[in-house]
Amino acid sequence: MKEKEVDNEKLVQVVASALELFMNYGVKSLTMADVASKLGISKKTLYQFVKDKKDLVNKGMLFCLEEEQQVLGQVTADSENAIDELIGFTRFVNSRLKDLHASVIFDIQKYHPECWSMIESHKKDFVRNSILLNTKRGIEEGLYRKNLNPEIVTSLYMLMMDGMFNSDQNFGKGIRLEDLHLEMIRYHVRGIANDKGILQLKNLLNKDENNHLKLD
Amino acid sequence: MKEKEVDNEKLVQVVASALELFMNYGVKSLTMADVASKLGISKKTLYQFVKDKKDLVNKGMLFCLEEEQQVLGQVTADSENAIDELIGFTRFVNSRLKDLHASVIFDIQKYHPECWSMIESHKKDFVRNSILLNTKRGIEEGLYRKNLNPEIVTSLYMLMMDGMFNSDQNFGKGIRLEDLHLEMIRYHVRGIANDKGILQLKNLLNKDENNHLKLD
DNA sequence: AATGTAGGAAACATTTTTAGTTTCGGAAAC
DNA sequence: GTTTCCGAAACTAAAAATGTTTCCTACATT
Repeated sequence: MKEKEVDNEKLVQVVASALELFMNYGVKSLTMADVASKLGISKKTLYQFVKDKKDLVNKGMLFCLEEEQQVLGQVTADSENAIDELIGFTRFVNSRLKDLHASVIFDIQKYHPECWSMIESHKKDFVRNSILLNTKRGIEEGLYRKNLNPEIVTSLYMLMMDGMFNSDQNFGKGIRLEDLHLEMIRYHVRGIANDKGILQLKNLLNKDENNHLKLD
Repeated sequence: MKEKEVDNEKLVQVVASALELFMNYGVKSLTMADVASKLGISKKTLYQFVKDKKDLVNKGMLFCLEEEQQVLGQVTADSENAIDELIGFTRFVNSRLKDLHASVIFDIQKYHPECWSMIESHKKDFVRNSILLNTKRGIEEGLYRKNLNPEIVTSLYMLMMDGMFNSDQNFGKGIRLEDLHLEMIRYHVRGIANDKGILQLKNLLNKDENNHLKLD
């Protein structure tokens, strides 16, 4: 492997690990000294990979979002039908939300607006498009109600997604993002699927890998 | 009500609300300007109640811990037996953990050592004593195994409590404090209760107010 | 109607913290 | 033996937040 590729691989490793730390501990509370220490390198070495803290957060988030696009693309490719695809999306996104607290979202919104913009763009483009295509696919496969308007349904879905990240309504009520997410998906799939789709859903939820999703 | 009492009531209201905000958003990310804004008062007014940010955090925590002692004292007074008391403790503490993320604990440990010391003292004194007395009570009531050593059992419990707040082991695994807490209590009660105690536990868990605790 | 009081908004000064950079020493590679 | 590179620690600079002060407005009191 060429030296340039080694450097890039190391960069990816550093920024990916750093973002995970930020997601766990919060961006504001975690200094660059903390990050370097937990990654087992010096600050000097860390600054060989990134220009500044903002750069680190942004690069980490970029990697994270690209990974999500890659993984969800694979879910789509592997899925047998629209319901299967939706459950696959849910499994991945929910596992990510398990480790995310609303305070970290607040942190990013407040101190890292550029990073937040990346998340917003990801939602507006990739997520929206995925749901739109999934809705159309479900209608074509006879699993979703035929009288759905995919554009409108997708907009309703995005409204709920935006609401999930509105921290002020999520605090102080013991509501966890992962549970909120599952509640929304249950609401969504019940709102779009027909009887055949619901049956398909139940079949999929019986699989071990989906048991914990509690979408029934 | 005398003016002095009004001031004190207002102080309590301010510091209690402020601590709740800190627990939700994280102490580091929430500036004094943020706190004042969310409390609907000015920074100038806020500084009439507290000397500085450290003072606000400490006073808020003090109030929180005193409230816990008062509530748990009432649980003890109202409880019919040791199992009833333990479940009552669990219900209250768990509801508090629902809104607490490990990143906030990390925040306090790192930037507010004095506040953290208060929590540590609370655990070392009040919590330890409560569990010690509960253990003795259970033995006396014939619900716990007679061959328990209350001092040792209490120390084992405190070890688990300390482990729960060790953020490094809790991150990145999708483990929530409230679930970890319930798992620990289940482990604890199974470790100390005899058959009669377990039966008592099952009876109590059938009550609506305890259904969600998932200790069976 | 005039005066006093109190709080909010905003500006200001200071301090602290963190970011980001540089230096020195040691270990490893050549 | 020399060179390179990284870690640890020290250093510098900048930014952010804390904490204080000023001015204005609204309300209460006389």
